[in-house]
Amino acid sequence: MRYDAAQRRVEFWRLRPCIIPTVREEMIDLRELKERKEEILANITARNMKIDLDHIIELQEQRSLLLQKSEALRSSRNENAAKMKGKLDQATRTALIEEGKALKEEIARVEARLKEVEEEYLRLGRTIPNYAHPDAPLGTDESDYTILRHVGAPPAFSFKPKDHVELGEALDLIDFDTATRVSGPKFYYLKREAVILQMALERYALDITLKKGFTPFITPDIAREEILTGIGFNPRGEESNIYTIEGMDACLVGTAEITLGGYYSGQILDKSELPIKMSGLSHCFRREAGASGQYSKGLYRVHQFSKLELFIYCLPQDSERYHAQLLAIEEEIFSGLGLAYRVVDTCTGDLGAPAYRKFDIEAWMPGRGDGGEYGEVTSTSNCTDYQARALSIRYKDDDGKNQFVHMLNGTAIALSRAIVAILENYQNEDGSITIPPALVPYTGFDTIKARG
RNA sequence: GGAGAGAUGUCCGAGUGGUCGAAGGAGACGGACUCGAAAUCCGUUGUACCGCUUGCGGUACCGAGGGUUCGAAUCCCUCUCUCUCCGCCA
Repeated sequence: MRYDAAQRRVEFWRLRPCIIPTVREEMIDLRELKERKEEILANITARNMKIDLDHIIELQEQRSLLLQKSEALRSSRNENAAKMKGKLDQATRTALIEEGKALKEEIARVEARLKEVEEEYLRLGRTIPNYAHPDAPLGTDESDYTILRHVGAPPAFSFKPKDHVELGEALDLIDFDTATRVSGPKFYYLKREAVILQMALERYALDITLKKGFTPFITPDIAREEILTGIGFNPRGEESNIYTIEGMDACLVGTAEITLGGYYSGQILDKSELPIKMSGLSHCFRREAGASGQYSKGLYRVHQFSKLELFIYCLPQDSERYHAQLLAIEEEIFSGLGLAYRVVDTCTGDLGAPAYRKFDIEAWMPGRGDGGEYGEVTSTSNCTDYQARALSIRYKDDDGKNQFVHMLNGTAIALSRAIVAILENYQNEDGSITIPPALVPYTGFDTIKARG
């Protein structure tokens, strides 16, 4: 029998609703739907989303009634079956069998309806986004963010700085044209010193995370769809940024957040293990359909890059503290490279559905726009219990009750964008590139010399 | 890829279609004995959901899904995973 991905996906939802799945779809706690209704509605508005909450509540009530009915019927069925354990005269036996048959049909009828209602209820329920942090700036688009601080000053050039595409070509460090011929647009070859530079950056950032007590990982570049959806990615559909693999029910990961966040899916962690801090290196694959224009030229927006990702599992009361720690590590990595950057508190409309709060670091890129602009290089999100609920990742609290952990992620370094920033900020008038001092121990050279 | 074996609670492990949420053991926890410990003895020990709510009742879960049956851990089908052997391979 052919059992392809699409079919499995359908079956996941068609067949699972009546049982407790190991991996659920992401969502807020739907039991709070009614008591926190106003808050949820306000949050949906703040995030510029449109969701018919009343319809979901109506479905929830229908589901509850059908569930109770189904359980009552099953109870009768069990009772009826139990009566037939001993020896019975033929007439009684026949009567009981008849009753059992009738119950069986009734159960099938009620549960078919339940399945229908439940499927719709969960499908809509999981579109509800996570709650937002009260301090996250309200707003519906990117420009509504709050800039928390600027660190460092953009370099002053005595000449007109080039962008990284020009620099990369002139120094024979990056080859876009051949990559387009071999792989397609938005792919690239790194060559020569750029290869060493990437590996140096990788190790530089990794070493900082090691010092902070993060356990290093190299993760798989492929993950199952249920993990993707649990983390909050949409593997399919027009707007999806994810490559799916034909016939496999799996996708190329867009970030190690997926594989690190999936690491403990379905597990109950020991409270004493928390916090768990991981730093994972993976390739990142993104379809970037329709993304073009000057802001996505060169290495800035590509189909494949490498990234060191930070991930933390912790107790709910600690997540804000660790979110601040993730941001501090990202800042340490970028300020250590001597790059000017600013820190942005992302507005509600620009938070991903799983994120409770998100901070971005934008580094100064002299080749961006007209005369330089800040461009996003990292992002860190506190997803509270949203992903944990979807992936069923819990810990036992002091009363022995299972509680959902909080999950946070952050970019330690996205290597392609870091290379953009370094090439553009550290270029010299003669076309050479100075290596930031912090990287020299890792590269073994302090300059990429101009080629002539 | 080929051949075979298996999947049961925290772990090991039994289980003839009804008396099985599941024997037995280990572990863990509580208690007794002890100055203390070991040994011994007694008791407790899964998860999720639903309903009345300090407790109790119900439903579901024996790898997953489907089927047969009045009734399935047990019978049938499909799938997944694990182990052993062979082949291939960085």
